[in-house]
Amino acid sequence: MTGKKIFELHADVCKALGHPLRIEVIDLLQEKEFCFSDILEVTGGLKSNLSQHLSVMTKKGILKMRREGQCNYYSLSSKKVAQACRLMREVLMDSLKIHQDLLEKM
Amino acid sequence: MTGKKIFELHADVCKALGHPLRIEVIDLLQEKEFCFSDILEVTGGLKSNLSQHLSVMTKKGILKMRREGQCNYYSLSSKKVAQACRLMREVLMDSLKIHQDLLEKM
DNA sequence: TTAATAGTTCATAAAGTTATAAACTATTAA
DNA sequence: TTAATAGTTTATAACTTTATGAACTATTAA
Repeated sequence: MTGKKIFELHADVCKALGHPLRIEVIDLLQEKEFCFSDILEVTGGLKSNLSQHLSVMTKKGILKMRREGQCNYYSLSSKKVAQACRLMREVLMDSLKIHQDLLEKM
Repeated sequence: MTGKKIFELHADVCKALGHPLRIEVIDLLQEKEFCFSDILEVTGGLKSNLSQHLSVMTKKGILKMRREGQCNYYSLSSKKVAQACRLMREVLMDSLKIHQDLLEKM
């Protein structure tokens, strides 16, 4: 892996976490797989939009998909995704807390 | 935290990981703080560009900054950032491995 | 006080991402 | 064979992000 190429690939995978709908999907898939239409029911919105976001995450190696009959089942590619996502949620919460504490001191 | 707002904030923090230069900076800051000009020396590019990226990460709560004399020192806001970033790197490596194995089978 | 150092901020053009709707494909059911 | 279900793909307009260079600010040194 030469020079900065690794940073590009790494950023590309991280980029797949950077959208509210995609975070919502990762949250939903923490424990078990869901099929497309069940995910759509939870998240709402257009099916074409969800399909595109799922496709991005699958291509980047964040999700796995398996087809069963007419249904496409999506799941996290590994527990690492769930764990990384939880850590970033904690980073957010810590930062909201710090911000709130600053406000209270005024 | 009402409805989908949490997903937006969470995605916003994750988005701060989604750029090659920002990944490179997070990599550099794993063990210790660095000042702006040392980061610039490692990453290369324009100072204005680096400054903007550092500013984004600081605003999103990923980095901390402290000023000492003429120098601005940057560090990770917490070990959680380093850990999340490492996990995502592993997700990348696993996915590259799977891709490579598929190629070899052909 | 003047100049140098160490950055930040601003304006903007180029590139990339997202939401929407329509068209398409694959599988199952009638 | 025809229709229904379950999605995917494609085109595109609106929006967001990024890189660049110039202008600016704050601190230290001469």
